[in-house]
Amino acid sequence: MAYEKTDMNNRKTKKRNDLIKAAIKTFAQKGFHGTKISDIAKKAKVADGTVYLYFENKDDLLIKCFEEMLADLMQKADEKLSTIEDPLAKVLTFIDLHIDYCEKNPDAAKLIIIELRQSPEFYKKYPNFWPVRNYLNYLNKLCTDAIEAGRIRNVNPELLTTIIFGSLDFSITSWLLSKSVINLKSIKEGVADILHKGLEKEANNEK
Amino acid sequence: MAYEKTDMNNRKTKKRNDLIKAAIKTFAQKGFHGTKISDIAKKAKVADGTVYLYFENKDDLLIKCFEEMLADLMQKADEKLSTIEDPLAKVLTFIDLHIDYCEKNPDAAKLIIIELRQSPEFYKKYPNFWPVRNYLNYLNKLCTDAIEAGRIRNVNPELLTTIIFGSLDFSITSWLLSKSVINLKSIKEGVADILHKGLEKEANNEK
DNA sequence: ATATATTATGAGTCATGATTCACAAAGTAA
DNA sequence: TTACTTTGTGAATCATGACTCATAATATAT
Repeated sequence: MAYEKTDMNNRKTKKRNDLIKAAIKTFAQKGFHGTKISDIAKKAKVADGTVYLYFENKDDLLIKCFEEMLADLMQKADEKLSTIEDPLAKVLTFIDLHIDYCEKNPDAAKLIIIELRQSPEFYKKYPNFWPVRNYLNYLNKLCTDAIEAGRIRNVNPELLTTIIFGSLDFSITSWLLSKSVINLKSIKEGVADILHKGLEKEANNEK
Repeated sequence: MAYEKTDMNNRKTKKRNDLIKAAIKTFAQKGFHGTKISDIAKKAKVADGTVYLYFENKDDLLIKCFEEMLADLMQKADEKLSTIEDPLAKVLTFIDLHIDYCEKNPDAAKLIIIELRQSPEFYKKYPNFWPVRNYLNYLNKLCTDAIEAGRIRNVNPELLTTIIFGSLDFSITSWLLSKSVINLKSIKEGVADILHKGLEKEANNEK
C-alpha cells in the first residue's frame, strides 16, 4: 500500500534544507522579528503556506535552524579533534574551529550571535531548549578533560567554558558590527594567547 | 511671559524617570518585541498616549533606557576608580563593579544583556548608535593605561577589552538564565583570576 | 476668578504579518 | 488512463499593537 517513498523523501528533504538555508540567511540579515515568513518563502521560492508544511510555526523554524547549525559545527569539531591527543590542544583547536566556522559562514555566525538570545519569554515557551546548551556541554567536556589531565590548572570548568565562549561570542559580535576595528585572525590568536597564559598549569603549585 | 517652570520641570522629569524605570523593567522581563507600549504605560500608571509626550517612539525609548543606565554605571565607576592608583587594580575593580551592578540591578542587567543586541536592521536605523560603544571605550581606556604603565603585558587593548566584556557579558547571561548552575561570586573571582593570570606581565620578557 | 498654557487621556485608526484553507498541481500505483 | 495520495499555492482571515488626536484635566499668571 505504501508506495516507494524514497524519491519523495529526497525531494522533501531537499526542500526542507532549502527552507532552512533561506531562513538562516534571512534571520541573519533581518533578525528574528524583522523577518517575515513571506521573506523566507520568497527566498526559498515556495509559497508562504509551504513553510507550514515543514515547520510548526516561526518559532519552530528558528529553533530548527539552530539545531542544524550547531549539529554541523559539532560534527566538524568531532572530525578534527579526533586526530588530536593532547587535551589542551583540543581546547585551543576548538577555539580556532569556532572562529573559522564563523568566518566562513557569516550568516550562521550572525544567527548564532544575534538571535542566540531571545527574550526570556521566548525560552519560557520552550523550557528545555536553550540553543547553546548542547554546544556549551561539548566545550565543557573538553575543558574538564584538559583540567583532569593536568594540562590546565584547576579552575571551575563550567566557568572556564563560559569565559571562553563569552570571549569568542563577543569578539565575533564586534567583528560583525564593525569589520574594520579588529580582524579575526588577531582575535583568534589573541583569545588563545590570553586564555592560554591564563590557564596553563604553573610549574610549581596546586592540584 | 514664560512662567515659573521649575515645578513643571520637576514633575516632567519625575514622570520621565518613572517611564524609564517602567520601561527597563518591562523590556527586561518581556524583551523588546514582547513589550507593548501599553504594558509600560500601565506599569508607569499613565495613559498610552503619555508615553509619546516623552519619547519619540518605542525605539527611542529603548535607546534612552540604555543611555540612562550606562551613564549611571560609568558614573559609579568614576567615583570608585578615582580612589585607586594602580591601573591594573582599576581594571580588576571595574570587573567587580560591573558584576556587582548586575547583581544589584538584575533588570538593568537583563536589559543590557538581552536587548544589547538588536538586529542589524535596528542599528542600521541609528547608524551612530551602538549602546555599548561608550562603555567599551571606557574599559578600553582602563586597559590601555594598564598596558602603558607596564602592569599588563603588551596585548592589543581593543582585543583585551572585547575579551573582558565578552566574558562578563556571557557569564552574566548564563547566570540570568539558570541561577543555580553558577554563582556570581565565583564568576567574579574566576574571571578576574583567569584574566589576571593571563595578563600579568611576566618577570622576564617583552616591551 | 478667569484666561491661557501645559500636560494627560484612551478610544479609535491603520498597517502589518502570521497562519489558515479551499483549491490546484504533481507524483504514484494499477 | 484512471483513481488516489501527497505536496504546493497564495488570497483571505484575523489578531495585534504602535501611534494619533479630539477632548479633558491641571497648572500658572494676573
